[in-house]
Amino acid sequence: MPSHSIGELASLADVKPPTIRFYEQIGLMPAPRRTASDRRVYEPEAVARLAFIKHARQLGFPVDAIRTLLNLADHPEQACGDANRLAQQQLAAVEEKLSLLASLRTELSRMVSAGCDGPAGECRVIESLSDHGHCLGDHGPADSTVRS
Amino acid sequence: MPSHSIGELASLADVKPPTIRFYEQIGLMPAPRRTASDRRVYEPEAVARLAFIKHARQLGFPVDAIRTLLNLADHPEQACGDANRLAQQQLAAVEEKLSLLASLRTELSRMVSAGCDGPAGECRVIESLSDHGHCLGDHGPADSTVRS
DNA sequence: CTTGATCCTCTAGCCACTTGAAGATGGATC
DNA sequence: GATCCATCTTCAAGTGGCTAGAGGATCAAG
Repeated sequence: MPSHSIGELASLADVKPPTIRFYEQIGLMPAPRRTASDRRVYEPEAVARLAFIKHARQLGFPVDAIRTLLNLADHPEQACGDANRLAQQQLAAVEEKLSLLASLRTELSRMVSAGCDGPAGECRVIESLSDHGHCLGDHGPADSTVRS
Repeated sequence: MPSHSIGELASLADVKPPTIRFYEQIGLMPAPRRTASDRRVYEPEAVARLAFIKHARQLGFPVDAIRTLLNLADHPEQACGDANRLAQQQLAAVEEKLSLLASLRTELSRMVSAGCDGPAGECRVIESLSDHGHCLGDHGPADSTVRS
């Protein structure tokens, strides 16, 4: 049985069906053929393509970059300079983020280890947040760092 | 002159005026009094509050957590257990993200250092993205990691 | 009095999805 | 063949944390 329903494809690649439909909508996954009752039918190639996308997303590549990378994967005769450049950019972005997070960890662990159990008026955590002064290494913009 | 326009407050705390209006809208900053011509007028306390918010955001605290922390800062007689808990959660989130990013960096730098200059058909970067197999340490969900 | 900076509100856009509504279809069970 | 529930379909809206733009009012300086 070389073809899959959207649900099968989803579980093969460990994503959710709506995500696949979304990737189709934004042009990362090609529109597959349909059954008589309009259900999507995927050929085995779709598994590899979806895995490629998922892997690239896990590595933090933005969708636009993935589009470029998929184009290259689809046209193996083209030069791959773009792929190298994108990977280098992504590596630089990851390294920048790593050093930012490292300084966040430093301050947070200082806050946590100074922990208190009295009233909030004497709370070290709140105090740390109020005084940015003693926090020398200014940890850049928060942008897309970490949500709890 | 103990009061500030929104622009002054913005530059004092190094945020943009729309951000302050946004914080007012979501209830992080209280609605200030207005001039006859409806312009916002901030008292000096607003500077500290905005700095607190900015600092917490830089540390990656989500807005909901900041609301809780501000409540504690506003009511110093309450117990500060929540603040400790939130800081610990945030520290844990940061540490998880750090280890994730470290493994991303490993794979990306492997991709980059294997770099190629031929056609995409032989591109190591594309190849790496296609084969998730040899990438043992599975780097979790991408969620809010890094955009380039 | 004119200029240009700043302010106001309101709406929409960003990213990469996720969630939900409302309904059609498919396969398994009675 | 009837019932049931899982799965599928489309479309719209929500998420977080802002940012950007439209269209207009007001202010301070020259």
